[in-house]
Amino acid sequence: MAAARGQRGGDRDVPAAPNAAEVTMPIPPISDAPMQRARAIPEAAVARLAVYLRVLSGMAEQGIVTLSSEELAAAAGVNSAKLRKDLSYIGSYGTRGVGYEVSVLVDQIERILGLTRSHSVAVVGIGNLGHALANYGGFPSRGFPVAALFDVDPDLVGVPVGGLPVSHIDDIPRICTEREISIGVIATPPAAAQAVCDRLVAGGVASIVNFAPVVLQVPDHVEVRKVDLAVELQILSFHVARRADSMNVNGSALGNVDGVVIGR
Amino acid sequence: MAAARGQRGGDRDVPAAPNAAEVTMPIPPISDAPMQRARAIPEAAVARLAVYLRVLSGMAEQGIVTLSSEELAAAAGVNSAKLRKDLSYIGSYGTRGVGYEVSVLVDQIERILGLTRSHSVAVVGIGNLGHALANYGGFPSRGFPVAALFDVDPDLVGVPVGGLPVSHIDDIPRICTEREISIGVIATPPAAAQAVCDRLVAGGVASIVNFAPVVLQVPDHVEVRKVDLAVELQILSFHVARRADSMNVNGSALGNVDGVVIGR
DNA sequence: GCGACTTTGTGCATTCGTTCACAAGTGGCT
DNA sequence: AGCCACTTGTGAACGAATGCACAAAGTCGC
Repeated sequence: MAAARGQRGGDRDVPAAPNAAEVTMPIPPISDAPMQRARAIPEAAVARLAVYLRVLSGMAEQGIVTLSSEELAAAAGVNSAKLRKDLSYIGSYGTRGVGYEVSVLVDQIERILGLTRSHSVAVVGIGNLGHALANYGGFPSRGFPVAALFDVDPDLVGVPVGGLPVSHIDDIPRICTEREISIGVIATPPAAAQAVCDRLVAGGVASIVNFAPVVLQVPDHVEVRKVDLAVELQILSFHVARRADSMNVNGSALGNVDGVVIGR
Repeated sequence: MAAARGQRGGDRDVPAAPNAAEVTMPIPPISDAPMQRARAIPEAAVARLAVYLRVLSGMAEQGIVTLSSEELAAAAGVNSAKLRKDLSYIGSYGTRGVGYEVSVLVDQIERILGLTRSHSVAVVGIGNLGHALANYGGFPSRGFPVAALFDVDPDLVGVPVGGLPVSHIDDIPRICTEREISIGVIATPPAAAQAVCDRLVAGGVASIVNFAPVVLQVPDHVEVRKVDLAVELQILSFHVARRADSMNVNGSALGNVDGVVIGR
């Protein structure tokens, strides 16, 4: 049972809150008192809400005031029923027969995603990628100020990158605590990632984005999201191969090569 | 409709084995020749297989020859039952009472993921991120050679980055066709992404990894995987907020700070 | 060869997520 | 007002993914 269940990335998995378990019982409340049973929002829906938010922001800039689920769904690349359901998790802010008001949705989604507060970010590993991240214009949609940079290289320590001086990774715990870092971004080579991760955790960081191609082992209360280019490429590769195969099978029927059937 | 983004729902069969060397395959004679779309490998499992592959490669380097599902599962951060099921999708290569042979698994996973062929990659947008990608040491786990680089900036065209000269994005269709690019990586600013994507598609690229924070509209046969830092951060933000809320509610009941109620 | 022990592979129940389809509101028009 | 065209919000059906638990299949020691 050693398997730390940290790592959630490619797939979804809700972080069993110690108490949560609020079953989704549609109890028809006789009392209209809106109890705050935080109806759990499916993990997958949260990811999409972030996408809707971005699309909506773009629309707001274009001066669009109102739109229908159908329009927003098209722009976000999802099915409109799914979009409505996703939005329903955060409340009822649409008007039947009309649609949604862009500004209302933006506000509500930001609220749910916790974007009303800002979350300080630390980037560890100032190589090519780290540089890119540190300079990522004010960081993706403001609200995530980069408040610390770290690297092992002594020559890099003190050098300002994107306006912020680099610190040494040994200072991660102290500095993260001091600056109240809430999100750590690991952009180090794979070999260093686990050690860095441990230091971040020691510094009180409970949310980590990991760009290093390693599976991090973390305590239960820490959440890791991994971004893994190699995995993405391999998934694409799989589909390419599959497509090619099915073409062989369907198109030029060159007899069955060898035991293909898997599973019984 | 408006063309969907990547992520296809589970479907179709499994690729054919090129030629199993000396594998003691308990080939299922149940070949009822109707359609050999054996069982499809769930999308989620494919992503994990790529992870297992990396973990296994690391173990191979450490000289580990054999391991149990329990060990591999721990190293990959998943449940062992899930791991076994994932592996079962690609065949039965374990030995009961013993475990799996590392090299066999590596070979089989590589085969299923289509890593026996190499897939040429083109990186578009040679900014900070593009640089990082172009230099990504031989590219994540070889098998994905970077064969083309593109940017709009005329000053950048011709300049070698990571040993390869940058071309102009207007040449994307031609060059992609010439060099048989099978995977395109978009690392441009959001505003340019859709145009770049269209050019890649025109160049016959059917697999795209998109780092730009935009939802790409593509024809059905093109698969897009997006890597979106902003979304990752916002998901983490959501969980942080939720954690904070549940603590307020359960622990020190200091009234509701700001609209926290999620219920309906 | 036999029995104890280990570990795989998978049927089944369960949970999570998506999609359908429609009742319930809303605004506009006559 | 009454009707119509439109769009939301959601119950319920469906489908995918997960985790459990155990039979099957193998190894090892004697």
